[in-house]
Amino acid sequence: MSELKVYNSLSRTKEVFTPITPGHVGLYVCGPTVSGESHLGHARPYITFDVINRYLAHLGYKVRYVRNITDAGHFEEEGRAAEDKISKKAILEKLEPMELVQKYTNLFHWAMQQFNTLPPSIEPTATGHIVEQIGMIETIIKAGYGYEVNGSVYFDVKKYAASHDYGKLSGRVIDDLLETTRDLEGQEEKRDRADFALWKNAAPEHIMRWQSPWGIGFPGWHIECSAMATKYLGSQFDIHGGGMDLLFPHHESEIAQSTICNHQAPVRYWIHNNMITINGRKMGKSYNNQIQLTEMFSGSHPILEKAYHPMVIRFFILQTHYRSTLDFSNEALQASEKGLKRLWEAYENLGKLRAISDELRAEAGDPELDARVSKLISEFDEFMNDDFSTARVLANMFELAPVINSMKDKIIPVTSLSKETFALLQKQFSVYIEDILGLKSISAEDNEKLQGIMQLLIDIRKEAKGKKDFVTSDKIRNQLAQLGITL
RNA sequence: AGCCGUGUGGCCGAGAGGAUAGGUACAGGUCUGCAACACCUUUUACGUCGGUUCGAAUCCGACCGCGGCGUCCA
Repeated sequence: MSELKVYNSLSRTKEVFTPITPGHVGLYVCGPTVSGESHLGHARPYITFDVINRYLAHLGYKVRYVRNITDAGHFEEEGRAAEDKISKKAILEKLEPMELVQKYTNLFHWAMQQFNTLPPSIEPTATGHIVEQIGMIETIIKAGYGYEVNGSVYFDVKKYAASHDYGKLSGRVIDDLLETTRDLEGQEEKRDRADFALWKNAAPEHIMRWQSPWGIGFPGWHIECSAMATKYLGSQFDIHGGGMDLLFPHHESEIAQSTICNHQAPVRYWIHNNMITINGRKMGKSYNNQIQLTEMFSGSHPILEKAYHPMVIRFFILQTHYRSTLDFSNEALQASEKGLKRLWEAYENLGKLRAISDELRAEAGDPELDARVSKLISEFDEFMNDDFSTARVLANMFELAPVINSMKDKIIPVTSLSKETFALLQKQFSVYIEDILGLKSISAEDNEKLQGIMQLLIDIRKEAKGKKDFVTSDKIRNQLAQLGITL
């Protein structure tokens, strides 16, 4: 089998993946900020890294997958005193901050379950790791790379850049940063405009606050991830993932902080997923174009023509390479919906063929077809090893679908394939579609409950048709059609 | 301004110096009481202009368009 290659944002090339500790992988992914509901764009990284997590496990690695919950919020500097995003909204909604955080955390977990993502091994919260963050900041100050001003602590980027490559990940040039950082109030505290906050002094009205050596305040955004990643994965770990929009300044700053504290680059492979766009534009707060996940599932958004099943969204995301932008449209989602339905039916048909698989023999009845099928199957691994190319795996599955369906309809005999190829087809199709891609039937739950009733209706209709009683048969068909069930 | 990235058929998207990607839609056919499903067949491609090459959608250059970062961001 070919080796796993991953695209490393650090080198901007595909590299062979070699874990630090043989047989184990440390994976950290920036989790959600639970100050609000997740939107469609948020689904992408969690589904992408779910597949990466699943595939690494499939390869036999023991993965420690850490995905944090950012519940302390980041400070906003809107020309006013710095405020914590979460506490700001909490006041408006007259809720206890942690109540708000819990509500959106629960909602996030629910959505992740709908998407059939596997839970991370550890899901640390930022608020639960204030001690570790303060510890790291103290180390940075001691090393001479952090300084305190009026109860806030900043990271000295210029000093760091003198001996380290600040901008290595993002391709940023330090001199440009000094020129272009936005002119904001509160900036005068910093020695340099490129510096970023490690700890922020909290104004009295700030609800989320903690005692620190520098007074009452709250942690900066970047230090959260550094502290939690170091605690659970060590000074250096294998993979750090997240959205491309976090590359700078978030990930660049994480590297700087961790490098000072732990004396080595924190991450071997940086993996970044691209954005979901809508009308060619990134989905996000600033454009006011986001569609919440709950709206996607229920169809309750003016842009949406209908509701989209979580599995359709998962499939839609997996049909594109994770490093390409993915443009949302109703047409594209509906194409995915039909595609997934077709693929899943082929998969179910494959299961049904088990009954007649006794007929199979060692030699293939149609060696040419047999060869084509085994090639398509063997490419599953090859494509996944090539930087997790789920889109190509799915394309191969679609090429196998007509073969499977034709065997099921007895247009071609099952014995066209050798016993070995058929077994491989069943096994690999199942492993990939369910275990690695994490797909499920769109209506699995309904099916279980309704299968019996459905079968009864189908039988009655068949009887009616047999008696040429088309009034009854059409009535059954049409009524079911109204419920969205096609016979 | 800069730094990254990107431009593929009606739509979504793989791929990548010589091969039919794939999905979906449209059209025709087989099947069917009519449909649907399934299966078969099939049309519309690689932003523009140059260059390298026997050959470029794929490499190089210029230009144009779009996006991301730079500011909360997945």
